[in-house]
Amino acid sequence: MTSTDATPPLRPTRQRIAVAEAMASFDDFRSAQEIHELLGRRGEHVGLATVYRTLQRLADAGEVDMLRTEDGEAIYRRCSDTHHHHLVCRSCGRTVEVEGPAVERWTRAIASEHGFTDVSHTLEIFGTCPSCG
Amino acid sequence: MTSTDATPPLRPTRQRIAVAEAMASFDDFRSAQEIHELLGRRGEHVGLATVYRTLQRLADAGEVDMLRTEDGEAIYRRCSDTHHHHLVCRSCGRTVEVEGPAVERWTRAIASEHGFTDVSHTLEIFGTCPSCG
DNA sequence: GCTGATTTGACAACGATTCTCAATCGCCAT
DNA sequence: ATGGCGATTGAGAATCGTTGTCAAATCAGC
Repeated sequence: MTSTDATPPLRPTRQRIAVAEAMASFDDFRSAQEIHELLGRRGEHVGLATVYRTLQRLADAGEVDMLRTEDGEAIYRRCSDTHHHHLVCRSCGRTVEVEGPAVERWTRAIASEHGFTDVSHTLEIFGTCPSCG
Repeated sequence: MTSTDATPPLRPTRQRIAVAEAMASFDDFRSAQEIHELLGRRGEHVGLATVYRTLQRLADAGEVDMLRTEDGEAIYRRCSDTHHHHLVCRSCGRTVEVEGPAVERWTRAIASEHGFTDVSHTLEIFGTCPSCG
């Protein structure tokens, strides 16, 4: 393995920058389509397919979180680089990042207890936030 | 609201029974399409739309678990009636039901700490099982 | 400026899921 | 049993998010 290029050269194009900036501009989860629209409204036209491609790259690179709504739609959000989970308001979509070392430990323990390796997990908490309650 | 009927009468039709039996016949997660196919092969023809409708009912009734694969497809599995989570093998799909009272407590605590009510959560653990490792 | 690899965008293609709506079916009172 | 009637079904069309296609545009380096 001289330099296992799983990562081909990445170019900072106008489109990629636009998407990255858009992601930086809000705090909650948005779908690819919403981001595409947002960019359009801002005058930064970026093709829908490109938005999808870019978001995937960002997600792979761990720069954004991607999760699925109940009905299977992918939604994205910029995130801090530490591992964490989300507390999401069912009605207004407001999200809070939460951490739980105990949960991390627990999942690892359970997994190895069953002989599973290379473990990862997803955890989302849903509820009604104070202002929507 | 004389008797807030959120649950209209449910009829035990041939189709619903067939789907329920199919669900009882295996242990791992299957997609609606797979179940539809399975029934077809068994000679029990049930329309695809009906399979979808029935699985949704079952999921709403808490008789089956529904979760989403990484790519957004819905998959279903019969489940015990106690609240639990799944440890899923990324390569062969084998699943193990796990329980974690600590996690339940933790999510409830975190949520109320932020003023969220009516809380629920999803938690899945993915990994490579012993036989696939 | 030229060249080759990367990236883009418009649009077609896809696949899962839902909708439509007429034909059937199950339940229940007669 | 029988008839009425709302629940249910099925076949196919319609949605909708997402991915594929491929020629044109763009970029890095020479």
